[in-house]
Amino acid sequence: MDQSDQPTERESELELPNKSAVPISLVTIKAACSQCSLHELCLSEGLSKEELAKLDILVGARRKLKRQQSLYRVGDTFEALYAVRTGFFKTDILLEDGRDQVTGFQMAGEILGMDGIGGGAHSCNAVALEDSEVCVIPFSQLEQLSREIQTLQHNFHKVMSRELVRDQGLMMLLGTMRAEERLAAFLLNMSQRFTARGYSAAEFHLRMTREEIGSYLGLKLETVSRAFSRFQEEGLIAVQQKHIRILDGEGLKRLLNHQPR
Amino acid sequence: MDQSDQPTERESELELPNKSAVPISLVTIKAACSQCSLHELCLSEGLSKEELAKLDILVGARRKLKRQQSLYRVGDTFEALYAVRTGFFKTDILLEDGRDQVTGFQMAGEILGMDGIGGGAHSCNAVALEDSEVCVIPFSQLEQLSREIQTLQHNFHKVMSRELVRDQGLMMLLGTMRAEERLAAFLLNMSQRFTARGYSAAEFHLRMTREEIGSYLGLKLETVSRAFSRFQEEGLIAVQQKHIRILDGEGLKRLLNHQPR
DNA sequence: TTATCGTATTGACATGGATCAAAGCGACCA
DNA sequence: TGGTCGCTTTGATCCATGTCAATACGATAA
Repeated sequence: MDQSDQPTERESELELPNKSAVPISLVTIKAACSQCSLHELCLSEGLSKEELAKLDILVGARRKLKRQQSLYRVGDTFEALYAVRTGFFKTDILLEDGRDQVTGFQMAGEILGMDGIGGGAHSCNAVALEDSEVCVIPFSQLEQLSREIQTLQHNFHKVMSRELVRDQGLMMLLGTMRAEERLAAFLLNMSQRFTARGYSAAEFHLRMTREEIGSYLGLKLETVSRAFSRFQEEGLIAVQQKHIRILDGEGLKRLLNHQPR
Repeated sequence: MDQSDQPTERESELELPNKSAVPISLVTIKAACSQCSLHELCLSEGLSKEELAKLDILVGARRKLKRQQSLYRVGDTFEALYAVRTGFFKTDILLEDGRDQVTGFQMAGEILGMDGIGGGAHSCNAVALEDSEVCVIPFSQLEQLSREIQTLQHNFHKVMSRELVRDQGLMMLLGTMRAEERLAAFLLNMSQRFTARGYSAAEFHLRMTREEIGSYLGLKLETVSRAFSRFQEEGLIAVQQKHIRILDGEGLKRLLNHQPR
């Protein structure tokens, strides 16, 4: 089986010394931003050695989650942000009538939980789509430290702002694009994010179901499935369940731009 | 003509001493957060007298915009945030092929420009939908001051976070709701925001066209128009061009929740 | 090996909203 | 006062996607 989406060298850096299964999910090992390979994606970019050391102290613990476990739920008191260390998450909102909307998929180096700052409680659910690990960043301490360290402050602001821009892109997608454009945009986005993490741009394993993709893209799962099949027929991609190989990235990009309107 | 959406007492507080038309749009009068009636909506909530004074110094100038004038455009270098003082704005993104998506409507007390922090340049356009005035908040100075004033720092983080939550709501709307639900949600949201500013909850003047509403809601202008007509037939609202009167707010809310799916 | 369950694919058909087109309405200007 | 222009409303038709249903696939467990 092809494992092109597993960059082994990085993986070793992230490995915990203790591999035995721990029954409690809150592990008290220091996260050590200073050692982390996700620097440039996370909050610690551009920090000096001393500043990194302070951040290390702040990031108190890691938390492991099994597949399908919730990191937080709607209404949970907001206390901390979470940096994805390994694994894959989705965030979603559930309406009373059962409709739900996946609002994002998060992978290593991305920050979860910022939705809770404004109201003191989380406004969405965050669920691990595979066994995962996050760094816990107590928020009041982050605010305190970012009053000391200008670079950290600015990094955090950038992270939030980029999230706003990402949301704008998703609104554009949901508001104006047709089904195949949406899926093409989704695949290209995934590819680009995997690339940024040292994985293959052309071949990857989707951690979410068709239904979750559909929810994210504002489509029904059948429509997602049909679009996948169509892309395959047209030689743009090779699909085998959750395993995707992009054969013609340019073709996908073309789908995005000159659409009939 | 009914002017129920104009709270005259507040208006007087916000009046400039100099009413003559100024040809330049960048006016060098101090904004004076300490005097502003939009406290609780803006960044200055909970600040002490001394802290407010510092914020006053920071907020260097106001800027006036005529209807249809841009506050900033995609690609403009990011330098400042803007607090809407009076008037009404939209933000939108334009695709090469002409499609565009309105990503938000902003009214008094709301902050514009946060999209620019992450990338150093603005990622959307901000356009005044009526003659408007904003407070200019140079961003690096805001960061500096919010390193000094914890409350200011936290207020700013709350503002950004609430924007993220707003975006989530819009994703839910765009991803899962049908046309009439979307319009009902839009009207209730407008009503709620006007109320928070001391205007009538039941009667207001929309500053945007049907096309702009449609773009925001992911619908065509004809669909928006038809939904308005339908609501009127059903006695939920009275529409006269851009003037809206809500006759049955509960009825609108009912539309939102138990939808057939 | 076979049974089961969640997930994915595919087909047939229904429908909500888009599209195209024609009036209607109001504001502004000459 | 009439004319123009931007915006809105309304009707007729079309089509992309949703809905419903059957089947297939793959992983896991017995």
